[in-house]
Amino acid sequence: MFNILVCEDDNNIRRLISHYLKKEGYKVLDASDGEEALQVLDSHHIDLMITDIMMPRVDGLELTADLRSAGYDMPILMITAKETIEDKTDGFSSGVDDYMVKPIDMDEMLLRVSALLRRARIASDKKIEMKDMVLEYDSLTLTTKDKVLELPKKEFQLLFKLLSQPKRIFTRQQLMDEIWGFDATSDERTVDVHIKRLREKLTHIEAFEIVTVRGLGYKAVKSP
Amino acid sequence: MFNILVCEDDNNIRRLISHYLKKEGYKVLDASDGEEALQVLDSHHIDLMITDIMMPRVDGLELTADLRSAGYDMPILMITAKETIEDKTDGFSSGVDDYMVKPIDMDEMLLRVSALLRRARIASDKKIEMKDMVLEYDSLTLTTKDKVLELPKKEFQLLFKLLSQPKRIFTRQQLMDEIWGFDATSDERTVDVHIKRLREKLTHIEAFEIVTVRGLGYKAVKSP
DNA sequence: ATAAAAGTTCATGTTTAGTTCATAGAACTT
DNA sequence: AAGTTCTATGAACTAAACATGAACTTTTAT
Repeated sequence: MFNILVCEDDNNIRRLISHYLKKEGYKVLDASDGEEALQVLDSHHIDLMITDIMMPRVDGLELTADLRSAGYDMPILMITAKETIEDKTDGFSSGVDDYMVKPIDMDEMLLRVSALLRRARIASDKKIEMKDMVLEYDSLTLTTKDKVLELPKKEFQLLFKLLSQPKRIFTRQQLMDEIWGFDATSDERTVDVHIKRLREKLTHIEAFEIVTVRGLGYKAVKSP
Repeated sequence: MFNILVCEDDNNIRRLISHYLKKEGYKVLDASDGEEALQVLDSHHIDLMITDIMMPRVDGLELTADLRSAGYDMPILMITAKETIEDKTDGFSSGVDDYMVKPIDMDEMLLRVSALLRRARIASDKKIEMKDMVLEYDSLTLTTKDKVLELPKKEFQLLFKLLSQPKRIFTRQQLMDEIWGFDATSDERTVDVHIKRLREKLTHIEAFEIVTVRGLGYKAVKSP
């Protein structure tokens, strides 16, 4: 199960958020300011953090920046009372992954949390093994009995994603969201191009195949 | 295919919202005030309505209240420039399901729309199971004990629609509206052609049959 | 600072899906 | 039974989705 740290100085909001997260089955830890949060992070594994931007002592943006520079890479969901574009930009540049404006809709929060965790899990499963083939995220390589294929990052991520759930059809949009990021604006054809290059490089691989599902997207299918 | 009515007097905001909704695959109708909205509602099936609270003639809250008392029960997402709790309360008590404060973040809007549709259970019917046969919307496939039949989108949608309510007779117009979209202008014979092709592909399927009801339309009937 | 590699965009060609239309055939009417 | 209306169907046509080569931009490494 996932550990979520809720960092918010307003007791009511914190309890409310915690309540909904627990109801959903998450393990919740909490802190009422940045310093407390740092202590919790020191002693627990945290999968995702939700933090308010306005807090006494260490505020949310500062906290985020500190964490990132300390090497923490869990997703961070920011809560803010302000609504300007500036805030959005500030938040993202300091390392925030997503943000919500008060008043918070609990369903929306749960949606965002689950989306962030889903996206983050890509990075945490570091290896896929299939038949006599291994994909290693750390080195961006695909290794078979007789060869080691080193792939460019995007191509590797794309392949990794597809193979993480063979048979599941991914739409171009899903792939863009999960590999390029939820705020990516790129042309969907970009996905096609990466698929094409992958297929070229994978011609000698027997273990699986990337299949186009017209009208929907792409999927990887294991060979019989 | 979901029909969403966007009711907003500011042309720019209306276009912006419509654009993002269409990009996401929704079918969009619009109105620039409450009276226009009522007319649209009168003549189309609407799955969800997005409406501004401040509008000339009939405002959003009044519109909502009217609709509810007229028996309409689709989810309503309110847009408001104000931020007070009073407004929130007013909105909810008049029958609004969710609300957003201007300026609207388009990602947030799409999240809310999809959450509302999901909650309304409209979006949840992604699968039909019958006897030893399964129809899966996510892959456009019909699976039986011994075969997996991959269908083109329109054919699949048509079959899915018919099987979603076996025995119900759908007119060609209803099918066009709900699958092609309310503004489709295609020839009604198009439906016939898809039906024909479906029948060809389904000859070996025992579970049901597509029956012509002369003068009315088509229906799917389960085999005894 | 420069070259190489990676990533993106765009225009074009191909394939598949979807639509239209004309004609044949079935079912209802009187 | 003949006429009328509605449906079935093959085939031609149009549109949409995908593949691909190549130019262009960004990032990375030296």
